[in-house]
Amino acid sequence: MTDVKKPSKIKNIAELARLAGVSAGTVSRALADKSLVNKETRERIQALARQHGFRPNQMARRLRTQQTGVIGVVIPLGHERRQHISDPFFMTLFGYLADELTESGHDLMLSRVIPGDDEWLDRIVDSGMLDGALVIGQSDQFEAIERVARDYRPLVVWGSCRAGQAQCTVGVDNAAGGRLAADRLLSRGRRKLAFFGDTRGPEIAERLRGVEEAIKAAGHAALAVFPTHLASDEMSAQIGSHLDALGDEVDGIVCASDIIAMTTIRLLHERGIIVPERVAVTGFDDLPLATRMVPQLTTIRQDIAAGARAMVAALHRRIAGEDAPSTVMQPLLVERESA
Amino acid sequence: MTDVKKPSKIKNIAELARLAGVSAGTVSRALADKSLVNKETRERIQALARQHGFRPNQMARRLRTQQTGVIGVVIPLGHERRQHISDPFFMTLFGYLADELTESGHDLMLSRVIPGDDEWLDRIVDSGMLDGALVIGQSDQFEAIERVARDYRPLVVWGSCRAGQAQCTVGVDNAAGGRLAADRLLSRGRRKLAFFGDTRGPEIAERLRGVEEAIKAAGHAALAVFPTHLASDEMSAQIGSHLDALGDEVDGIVCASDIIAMTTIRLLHERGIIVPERVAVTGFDDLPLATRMVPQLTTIRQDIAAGARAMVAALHRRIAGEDAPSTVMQPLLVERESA
DNA sequence: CGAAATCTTGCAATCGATTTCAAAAACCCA
DNA sequence: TGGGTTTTTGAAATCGATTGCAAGATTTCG
Repeated sequence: MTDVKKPSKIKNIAELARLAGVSAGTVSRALADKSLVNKETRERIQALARQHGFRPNQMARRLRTQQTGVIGVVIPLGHERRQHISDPFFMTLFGYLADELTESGHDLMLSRVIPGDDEWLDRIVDSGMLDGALVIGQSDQFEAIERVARDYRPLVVWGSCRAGQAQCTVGVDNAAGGRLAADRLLSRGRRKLAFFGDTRGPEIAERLRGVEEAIKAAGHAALAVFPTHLASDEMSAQIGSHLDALGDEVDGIVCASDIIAMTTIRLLHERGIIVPERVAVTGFDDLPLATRMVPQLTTIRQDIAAGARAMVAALHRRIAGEDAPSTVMQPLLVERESA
Repeated sequence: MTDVKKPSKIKNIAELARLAGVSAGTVSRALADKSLVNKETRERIQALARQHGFRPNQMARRLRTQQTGVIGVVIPLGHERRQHISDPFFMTLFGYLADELTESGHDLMLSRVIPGDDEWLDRIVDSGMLDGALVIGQSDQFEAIERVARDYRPLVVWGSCRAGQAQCTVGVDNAAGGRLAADRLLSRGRRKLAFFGDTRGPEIAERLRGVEEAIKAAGHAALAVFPTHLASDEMSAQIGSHLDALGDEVDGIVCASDIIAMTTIRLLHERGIIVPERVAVTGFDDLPLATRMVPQLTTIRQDIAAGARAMVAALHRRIAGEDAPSTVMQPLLVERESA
């Protein structure tokens, strides 16, 4: 470990310029590796910069060039205030987004907002800090997002797609997913169904709608709907009382997420109810953990990695000023052991 | 939805100033709600700004004030290049960090870096974009971090604490955790132990050291050590072949993480081996999913939320110029069903 | 009423890098 | 050798907000 760092800190381009005996402009060009400046001086300046560990101030650069290289990732927690940001679905999607964005040389800023007024998104996109923004989940803020989307182009949203909307969304066909799950249960002879999930956001509401459609098509089957928090501590207690309320009046449960399904299965197990023999359970998302459980989870797959790619691709096109349509992905029934 | 947004966009303070018939300075002060400016003009300007949806450019503000309000969160992937950022432990810690930082009004920038040279951290902290940085996990980059820590104060690291280090770390006593896990297995009469985990980073290496100490203290017991990738697709295959190689020569497995444990348990189940009767398994981390599994996981708890709080608290003190010592938390054995 | 104290406000410098424009230097070829 | 290119470089304007300083306006009070 030789101490190359001995030379005193250079704090800006001007100082380095003085040291090199050239002007600030030249240093700037040299560090940007512009062919405009003589090869030798360029290399001399670069070497000097390296030697002093100098790196140009990004704030100044970004102010001047009017672009930040930063993408904002926003998670609105409209209903469900207690939902923790470490929710596995968000985090998985977020992880893939981070990978994609890092790939394209962008930094990424996370904001977790509890919408207090209807300006929360304005504040973020107008901060002047971002080249674009990704919103994960619409929560109950569809209108607020819609209003911003009308005149802020580089914005892509994970969530449901409604006809005529201004926002560019990427998401799965949630109603189709709900149908898939219900059909699976119905086709296995289940007739006493339940749905566990919080229907205040449009996504889960549509999953429920799909379930209802499937049941109507099948002709005769019961459906009980139970709201279920995502906050993990409450979820257990809540699902427990759902199960107790249901008693024997259930033989198939459509869960609105894998996490809910996982908790449900464990609580059924505690009550000595065998899955899937007595009660069949389906999840939604197909998170990595779905394959690691016992029994492995039969679930509706959303291709999160593909979704992340689609979001980032759409965002890039919108940053470039092009147009990008919404993407609706088809969900897929993954048949495993739990239903 | 009345269209208040009709007025044309104001792009900077000067324009708003002209509109209000005052100087730019006054507008700046008014928007910052400084008592220096007359209450009436202040309110008039604020109203005007709101009406036009104007918000001052953050880049300029930050350049001028020399502070960014942004904390960098860095995940170095030194060994284990394929490890995905969506690793649950990182994501859980990250989630808590995000919560804490949001609380204190900071934004947060994620960088996932694959250290190519030994300058990766310099680049991040010298970017001029950050008020401070949090590094999650030391990977095999202890020295690189150490060098930067010597003259960059606002830096806090999640990881192991060595005597005499310059870096401020927060982490759990990994050796103690390893001992706890091994003692649990030994006290239940297990003598044919195995350790699943990648020991190239200091944290997991210390967990293994703890296991070895416990075994030595116990007198007689076998220990087989198997490196195990974190990338989830390979992990299954790898652990599968570990198990096949071990055959009957194992009755207790110390896993270096909950995820490894979860996968191990599921693969044992596939082979018809009952946990914990034939083989007992311990995890490490106590992620939320540990309680949702069947069987519930006996594991070594790291209090991730407390860790996040400690990291952020230390960082704030260091940003303020004070000193903050490293924190070593005590791990806790959580007795559940798997061992 | 006038001097002193207190409020408000504008001017201009500043943060640090980028980039346009023009001038200086170097080179080329008839 | 001299006019015409082509390279290189520097000076200065610019991005947009903040803030120290001082001047002008207003209030206070002996």
